[in-house]
Amino acid sequence: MDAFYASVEQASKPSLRGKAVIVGGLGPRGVVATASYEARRFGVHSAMPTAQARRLCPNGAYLIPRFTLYRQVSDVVMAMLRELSPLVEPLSLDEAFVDLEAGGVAFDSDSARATGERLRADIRAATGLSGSVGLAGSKMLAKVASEEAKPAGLLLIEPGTERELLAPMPVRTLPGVGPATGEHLRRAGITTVGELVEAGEDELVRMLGRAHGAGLYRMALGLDDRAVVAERDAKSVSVEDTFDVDLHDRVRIRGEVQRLADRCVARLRGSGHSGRTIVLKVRRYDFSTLTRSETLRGPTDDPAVVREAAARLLEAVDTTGGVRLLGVGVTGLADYTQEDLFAQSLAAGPEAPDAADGTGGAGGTGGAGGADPTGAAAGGAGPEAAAGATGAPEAPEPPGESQEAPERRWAAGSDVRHVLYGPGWVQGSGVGRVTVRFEQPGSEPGRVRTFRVDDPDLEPSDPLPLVGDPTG
DNA sequence: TCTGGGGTCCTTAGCCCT
DNA sequence: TCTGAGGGCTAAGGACCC
Repeated sequence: MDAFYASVEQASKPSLRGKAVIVGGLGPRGVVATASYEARRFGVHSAMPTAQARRLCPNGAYLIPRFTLYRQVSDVVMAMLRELSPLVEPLSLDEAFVDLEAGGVAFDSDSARATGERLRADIRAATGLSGSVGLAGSKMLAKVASEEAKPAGLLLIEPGTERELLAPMPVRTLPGVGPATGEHLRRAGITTVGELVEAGEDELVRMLGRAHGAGLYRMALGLDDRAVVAERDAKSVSVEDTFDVDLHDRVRIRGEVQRLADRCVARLRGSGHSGRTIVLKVRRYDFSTLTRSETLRGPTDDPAVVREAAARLLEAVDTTGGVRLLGVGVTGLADYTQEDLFAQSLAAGPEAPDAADGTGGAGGTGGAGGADPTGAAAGGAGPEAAAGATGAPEAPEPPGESQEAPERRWAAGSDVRHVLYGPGWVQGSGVGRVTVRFEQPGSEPGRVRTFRVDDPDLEPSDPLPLVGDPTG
């Protein structure tokens, strides 16, 4: 899919069509997840700090990601791919390999091309979004083809033409060549795929190591016999948070690690797994990252066990100077065991038997959100409008019943519904006000109205489907 | 105001065992 | 009994991808 998150936002918010849209973290340490093609013209791209994007494109619309909606759209597209073939290998929410031969829907270039065009049309009809199709005899070449086909195109690499096609391309075109390898090769005078071939396998192995060197050499020749794998088992589960401001207080750091451990276990259990190795990740004030891990005697999905292991690992880490990120992960995954099921049945009770560490709750700080009511920033490429900034992650914070109704926060881009005006989305908020644009997928660009942040007639709501469903 | 979050895979090194 | 090679496991870090 082309500029997937941004395209979904444009389809969902008619006033943003044709405008620069940037989806990503809006906090002081946020980065861009996806920029619309309009925003890319200003030099904005994925992985760029949002602060830098705002400098390059001050009038863009800056929105938090709405993964729930993206997942819904993705499910629709993936279902269409599975109609073509049983062998579909999703790479992410917006990308997948499909073995068309295994599906019997393509046996030569013409039939493959026809299938690809039909798919693009079907995706547009079902979602209103544009996708690109790369057709080739291997995964690596199909990937290269789809990148070349973007946006909204289709490219087929005819068998026998691979090497000539690849030779003039920059080495970074090949999957697996990132900034580090690219720079390494550049220093050796290798900048194109053709030069990679000339260098020869031995030289690449010497430079990059066995697996990487040999693999890259084969790719440069256009050789790739990896199969399309439909079902992939997860190998690890992890959660991490970057804090708006570096953490120094050891007690707070311990509390955050406990909280992350709980979230990690919730995800672990949600996926039906237990795991044996607990990993703690710490990114320090200077961006240096270290990991510490501990392998247990057997797999667990017990939050107390993971919390304790994470706490032990933290004890071995020097955090003086400050910590900007903490993460907790579990690897060495296994399926559920009988003990796990037994443990689960106990969970209905008051609480885990062992309350060893008194740090308990999250301390009411509300996580990575921090406090940054930096309102009013960007416009929807128009004179009005603003995309307020909150560092809050997409998932709404747990309601936190113990808290006295805190001031409601409205993240830019999130869905709302007003008693009088109906569905809309938050364009910005700050100084006690929230600005909402009332429009929905398929409507004309809507009008903007401003309310008090605690207006009782305004409620958060679920996203509306992109393509109208007459049955509701 | 530089630099997210959730993953995978590879490499290196140390240790233990055969 | 000592030694070396090699495999498996664990830990840590790095590169890469979307």
